[in-house]
Amino acid sequence: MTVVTMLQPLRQPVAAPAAPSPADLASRLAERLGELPLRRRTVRARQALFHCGQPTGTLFLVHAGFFKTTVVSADGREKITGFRLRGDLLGMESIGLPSHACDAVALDTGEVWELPLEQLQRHLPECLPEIASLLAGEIRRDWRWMLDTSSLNAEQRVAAFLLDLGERLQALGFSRHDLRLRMTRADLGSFLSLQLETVTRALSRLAASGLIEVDGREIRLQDPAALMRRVALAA
Amino acid sequence: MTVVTMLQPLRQPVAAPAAPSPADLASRLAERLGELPLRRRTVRARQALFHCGQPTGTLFLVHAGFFKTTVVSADGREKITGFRLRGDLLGMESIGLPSHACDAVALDTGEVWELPLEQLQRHLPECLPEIASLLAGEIRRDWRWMLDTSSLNAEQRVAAFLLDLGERLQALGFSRHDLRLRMTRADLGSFLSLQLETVTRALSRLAASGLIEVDGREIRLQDPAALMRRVALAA
DNA sequence: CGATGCTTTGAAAATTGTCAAACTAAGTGG
DNA sequence: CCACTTAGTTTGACAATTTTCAAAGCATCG
Repeated sequence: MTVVTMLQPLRQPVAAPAAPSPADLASRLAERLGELPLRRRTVRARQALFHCGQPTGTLFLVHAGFFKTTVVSADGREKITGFRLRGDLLGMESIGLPSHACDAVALDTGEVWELPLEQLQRHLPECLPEIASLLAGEIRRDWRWMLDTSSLNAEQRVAAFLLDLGERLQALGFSRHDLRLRMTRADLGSFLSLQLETVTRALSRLAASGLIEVDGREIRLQDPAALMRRVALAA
Repeated sequence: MTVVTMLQPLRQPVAAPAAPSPADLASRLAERLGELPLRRRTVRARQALFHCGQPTGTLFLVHAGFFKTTVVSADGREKITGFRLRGDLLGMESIGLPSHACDAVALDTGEVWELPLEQLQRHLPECLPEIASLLAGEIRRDWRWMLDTSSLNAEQRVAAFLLDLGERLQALGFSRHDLRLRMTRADLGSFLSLQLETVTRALSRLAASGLIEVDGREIRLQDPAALMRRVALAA
């Protein structure tokens, strides 16, 4: 009987935990832990939450701020693999490794909640399928950007990025069309596989076309529909 | 007491299941299932194992053959996201979704073993951390290729691909230096974000430099050390 | 043996990268 | 509070790489 109860959560197919939210994970873990509080950590702008090579074992839920994750090759080539905002998890990619495979750096003052994997497994074992779902979601996101960076030109990539960021910000309750970028042009270029000058030029051309308005890192999407059309017409 | 026993496997940290092998997963599941056999499926060359949009719920262990996975955007852009050989899992990226997010196509006659997620969870719940590790590993691989495609030129990308394939084939007991490509130049280009003509030219130049020998899809790595050096010197 | 699909190569065009310089904003120390 | 340093952005001109278009050569398979 007890066994059945314990297994129950595992019974629900991995394939359908309906849009798992990392924030949910955190609140459920906090609930299970009871009085024991979730450890929080504040990170200042430009500071690393963790570095490549440091020991793993904890997932970080972004509670506030804006982070970038970067990978480096043995010969020193570097690339930003993604930007994480409130509600996103950091550290997932290193699951199964003794040490982190990427750097996570705050672009802004940020706060993260620590979710030790050991605690998640012990106190919230039914979350494992959710973690798998989140990991799979990251793979699909990566594949999407791989597709976009290989089939879209500079202008389209930048447009796609702005639309994507707008959607993510909207999901957090911010404006979908008035964006404040937290990263430099070089960061954007790194993520989109472009040089920073090319990013600048793409932004200038989009602005010249009246699709967006650029004021430094403040970007207004003037004509989101036209932006989307420009991305879709892959040519 | 029973509870502890059930939880036992989950206690071992997700962070250190020491090089989980998909094949292991399969054999352990087969063992647990007892007389109930693992379903196998044969796929002919050019045939899809599954298509984007088809229902998920099963992981496929590649037992023989050579597969490619591809993603497509709403507007029809397409890209190969990876090649899978014996020992690799197919279908992981769609965990958490009701339907597949990619196509898996055999480049060769292949055989896969079906691992229904539901059975894995019910009969082998301790495998969930392993699945998480495998998913995280896929993310790291993707990031690595994102880095390579954005920082290496055509020749270097092709060289990196050949070296990578050689290593994977060696791990399967084949020669590390005598490769038989199972994909077309167009497939290679899709994966490496290059046009097929560029792939051909890169191969020709590497051959002209004496680093490899090209005979259609038969490739011999003549000077692997020099190949590696060429990839490392990112410029 | 013809048809089809794949590969190779050339030449020209297009996009992006590189280098350089000027400009802006922001922050620091006098 | 200003002058000054530094980091980041923008733009131009040119170079380099890759793409595009075209054509020819090679295989494979009914």
